[in-house]
Amino acid sequence: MNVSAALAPRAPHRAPAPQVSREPEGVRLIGMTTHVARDQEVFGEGEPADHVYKVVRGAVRGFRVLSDGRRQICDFYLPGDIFGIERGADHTITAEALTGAILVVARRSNLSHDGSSTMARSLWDLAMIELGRSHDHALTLGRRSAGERVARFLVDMADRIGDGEGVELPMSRQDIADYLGLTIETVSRTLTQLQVSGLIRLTGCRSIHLRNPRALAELCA
Amino acid sequence: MNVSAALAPRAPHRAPAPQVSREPEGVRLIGMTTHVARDQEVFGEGEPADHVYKVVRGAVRGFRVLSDGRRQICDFYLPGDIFGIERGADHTITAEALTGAILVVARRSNLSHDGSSTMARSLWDLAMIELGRSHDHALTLGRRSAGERVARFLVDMADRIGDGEGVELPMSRQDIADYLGLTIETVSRTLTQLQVSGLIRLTGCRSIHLRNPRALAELCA
DNA sequence: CGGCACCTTGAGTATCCTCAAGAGAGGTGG
DNA sequence: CCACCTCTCTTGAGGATACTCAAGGTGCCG
Repeated sequence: MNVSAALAPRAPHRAPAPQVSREPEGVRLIGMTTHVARDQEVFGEGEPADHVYKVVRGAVRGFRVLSDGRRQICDFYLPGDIFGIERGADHTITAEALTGAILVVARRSNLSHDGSSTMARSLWDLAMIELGRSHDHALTLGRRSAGERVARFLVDMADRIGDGEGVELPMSRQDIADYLGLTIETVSRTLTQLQVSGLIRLTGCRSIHLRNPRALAELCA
Repeated sequence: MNVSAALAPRAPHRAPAPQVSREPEGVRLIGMTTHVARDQEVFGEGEPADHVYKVVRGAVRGFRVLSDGRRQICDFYLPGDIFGIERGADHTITAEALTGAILVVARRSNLSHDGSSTMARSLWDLAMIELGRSHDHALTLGRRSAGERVARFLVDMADRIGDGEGVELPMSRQDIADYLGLTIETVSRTLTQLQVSGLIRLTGCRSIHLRNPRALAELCA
């Protein structure tokens, strides 16, 4: 199911009242709030990019599938993040909810970059934030060991959705592997190794306590 | 030497007449034309991002150096490309000329994104082009073999600066290695292997003839 | 309590890296 | 014009890292 498609046919009188999302330091997005189930597609590669989305709760993965079936996850979108902005008319990646997620959906036309100055600036910031994240991702993937990649990932996640002590990962090992360009086994082994080294503690499969954030950050080089 | 620094102190009457670059389908950049020697720095990481640059001739590498000395090249800028646009006040990467290069230098303030609508749109396109390239780069670096990486690199370069038959690479093996997250030896071996397979022909160290572009493209997956 | 999906661990192997030396190309000076 | 120097690229041998294949464990949900 596609959220855009689901929203479009709705008659105006049936649509929920438009809302303004009030996430901290984010761009306000005027649109409908919708719920997406785990593993449900938000939009697919090649589909018209008519809407943009903001994560209110949950998490989303953006990825491409290569011809041989390998999946490269470009980014994870977490609460407060906006995604779905494209240069051309169509989406170049597929987006799926990692967990049940609540999204605000806005028409792309409502965000025209030659509209108000503040909106243009916000959009610009968004694009540059995404560009920065993409650069960092490339930096993570270039000639780095598995340990460095996983450490970077954990530090990044802790920054974005951590509580200062640790972080509750919304994604599976396979998702992490596809993001970091590793295999699921290597991710698992590396996490175990980080635990043995005393840098982290796995309080659950997806619940990670950072015992030594400084050392972890130094691993990131 | 830093180009920005070199330009700033010049008295107006000594400055060359501002020119408008007329590259195909690019953004017009109003500014001075300058020459940068091989391996000379255009700007450094952490320096104020007061100017943006357009490549008229030659090529530029944008990179970061990790704490242990490894260098990750984020992108190569080729004729027609604009670089140096940043989100914040400072540059997050260093830019150096690969070869002797001719650049158009424009003040960042002349490109304000809340200026004219057409300029805003052009800037937006630029940012989105760079974002697309960055995504592709991440896709190149994620769990791919050396062969796939090098093939992608060659196809990309042939698209951007090739003459339909082949491509004259402006960068060294070390630059390619730092871009693809490989070692210089692996790049060299992989190129040799592609030649043995009949996909390419090395007519010179940096002069590559694509004998079988279709097969090469299929390698990219 | 059972089933299923996810995660972990192990053994063996392939790929790529490291270290080392040799070959080409380009530039300079005699 | 040639010899020489330097820088870059290529090639080789050995070793480390991460992958593949396989089995066993853990936790969650019905």
